[in-house]
Amino acid sequence: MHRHSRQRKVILDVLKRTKTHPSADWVYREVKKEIPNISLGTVYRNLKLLQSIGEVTEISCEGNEGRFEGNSHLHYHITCQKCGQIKDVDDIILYDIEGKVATATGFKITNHCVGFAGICPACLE
Amino acid sequence: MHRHSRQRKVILDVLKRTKTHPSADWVYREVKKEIPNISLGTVYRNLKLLQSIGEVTEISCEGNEGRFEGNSHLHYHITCQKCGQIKDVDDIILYDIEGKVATATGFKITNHCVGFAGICPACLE
DNA sequence: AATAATAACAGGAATTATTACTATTATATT
DNA sequence: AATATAATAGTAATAATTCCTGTTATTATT
Repeated sequence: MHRHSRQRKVILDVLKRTKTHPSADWVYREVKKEIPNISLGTVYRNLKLLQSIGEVTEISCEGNEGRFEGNSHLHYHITCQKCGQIKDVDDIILYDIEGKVATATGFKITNHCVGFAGICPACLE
Repeated sequence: MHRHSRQRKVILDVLKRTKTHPSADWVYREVKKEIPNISLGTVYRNLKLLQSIGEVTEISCEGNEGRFEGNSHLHYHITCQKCGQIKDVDDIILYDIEGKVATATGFKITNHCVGFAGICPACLE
């Protein structure tokens, strides 16, 4: 059974209110502002726990390993290889790929990950 | 300018002839059979170089970080979370997603990565 | 074929991200 | 309030990858 802890609450708050897709270490540094002696292990443990209950999603695609987000409705990402920012891609483009792949392979699909990399409009100048 | 080396040749041969999607360490152990004193650093350096000239592709999606393949025509992967095998998914399902995403985001797309995870038919029993 | 320039190497050290361990603290239940 | 144990802080350990240094081997040039 899960107990509440201040640490877990602050970690989730930080993730919910940011618009970026931060790394574990960024979350750690951010939470530190409020709980100065929090341990990095606590951040990792809670990110994992929050993932397991669906509060947080881990993004792991093509050079964006270990990034997280608290905004966990289904959508996709694109990374700029020059400035490193991660943006969201409208998910209409890739409608029901899970279903299609399940039919094609016979797998029971539990997760999928779709990511793109390129140069963003600003960096293209 | 690139010089030829026995090490690089054997690394590429190993990748070309395997049907699996091996890790750097697996490639290392495999090449070791032929060149017993090869260094792991050499394997990493060459995997990177071979990627940069398009001979080898790195697969990095959803729990399959650091896997490589020598068979570099475009296709997608699905991983079984029980037995760990990686299979290929027919790419017809995901035709021209790069073009669609480019139009939607304004990015110049240089790479994309699509991966699925689930339980394979054999493990479903 | 010998020489020179340097790409590539082996081996080990360093780095980075993540997980595991242990003694202590805090939360929920009785 | 007392108890059981989930969660923590702090540190050590692990794993994957990259970096460093002195040596070796390949290619171009003589």
